[in-house]
Amino acid sequence: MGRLKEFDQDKAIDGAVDCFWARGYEATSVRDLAAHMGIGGASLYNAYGGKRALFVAALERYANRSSRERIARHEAAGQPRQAIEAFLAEIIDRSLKDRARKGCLLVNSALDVAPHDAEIGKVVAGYLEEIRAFFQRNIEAARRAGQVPRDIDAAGVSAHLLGILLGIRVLARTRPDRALLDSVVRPALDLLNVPAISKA
Amino acid sequence: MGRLKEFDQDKAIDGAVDCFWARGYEATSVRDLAAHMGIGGASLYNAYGGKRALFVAALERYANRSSRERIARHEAAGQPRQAIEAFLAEIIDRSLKDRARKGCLLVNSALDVAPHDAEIGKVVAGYLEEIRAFFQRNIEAARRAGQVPRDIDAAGVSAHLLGILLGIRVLARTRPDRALLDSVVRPALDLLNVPAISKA
DNA sequence: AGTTTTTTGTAGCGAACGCTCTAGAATGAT
DNA sequence: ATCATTCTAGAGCGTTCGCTACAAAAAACT
Repeated sequence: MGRLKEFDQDKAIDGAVDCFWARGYEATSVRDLAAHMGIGGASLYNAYGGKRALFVAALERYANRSSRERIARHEAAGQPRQAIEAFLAEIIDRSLKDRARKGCLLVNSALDVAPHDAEIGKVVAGYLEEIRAFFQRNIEAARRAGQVPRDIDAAGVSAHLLGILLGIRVLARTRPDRALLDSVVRPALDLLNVPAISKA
Repeated sequence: MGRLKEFDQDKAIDGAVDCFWARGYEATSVRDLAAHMGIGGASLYNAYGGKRALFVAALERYANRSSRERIARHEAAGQPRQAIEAFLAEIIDRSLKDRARKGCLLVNSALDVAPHDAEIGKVVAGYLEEIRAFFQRNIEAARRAGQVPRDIDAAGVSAHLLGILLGIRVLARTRPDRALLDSVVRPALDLLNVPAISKA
């Protein structure tokens, strides 16, 4: 058949993710990528085709290992309302601990790359839609379980929560302040509260 | 004194704004800038010092002509609640009409440039804070006028609205869909509603 | 007019860019 | 062992990057 690849392909693509995540698409050079991936330039082109194709691969890797992993983890407990709240709480926690202020690769790409590359734009939009669908799915499940108001608009609130999520990830990169980020989310979580017997 | 500048400085800086706005900081070259500004490279360096200094100048120009202008325009009518609602409605309208999907230069910079440049980061954070302060100021005025609930948390809701605004501008660049963006905003605007006599 | 100061166009600096070429090393098939 | 195939390392392709040196041009001073 031919010579076998010598490098660890998982470690390599993770290195690419780290590069694009930290610096963005344009500001990351092929030499940076190869160095962090632990391979030579020729191997990079042989294995991935080029910078743009590698970026698409890195996006998918990130989606699988970060975004979808988080969704699956929070959804596994079968507590839909808790899943939504814990999901958002984790985003805030991670944003505050994120000393390098890397944010979320998908959100960064939505602003950086997607508007200038229709194909990548669709990929990113698809990943964001997965997050919105996670919200909607769990709102509906929580409604069936009586954990949220009966008349809640699952589709509408899921879009609202996606917007909140994007806002947090942007704001955290310029002002990673716990009180501020909590304030962004709080009214959204209040939407999930079953209204108490009115005190008006 | 010496020879006078031959180019229109306002048109030049507007050209720079357009470049950075459309393509971002890294992806915009000094040659692109000079061409769109209608000047030569030497004049650019003579007048602005360099790419980064020009970017800071372009940011300030954008803040004055776009962000602050919009704030002042909506606040001028003296209808604080209406100012908030119209402000957000205008953002959505502009995002949907924005065929090039340029979004907002301040928001783009918050994700692109700010995390990698502390000084510019503070500048951007300052501009975003101006928007949040606009929200808070008008929430408080609306409360005094009885247009919003008496017990509203002006600071907290202003942060929420800023988050919503950022989320819209990100989402609009990958999925400029009217129904989606309206759904993001609606629950936030509901916070401003004076609760009716309870129907629970 | 002559001097000084600033702006302008051109040309080009060294460095980095994405990418490719080439020679050789490492594999499975014959 | 030989072959065909694949992968790797290094050099280097042409281009573009941010920026600067230089001299001509244009203004305000004496």
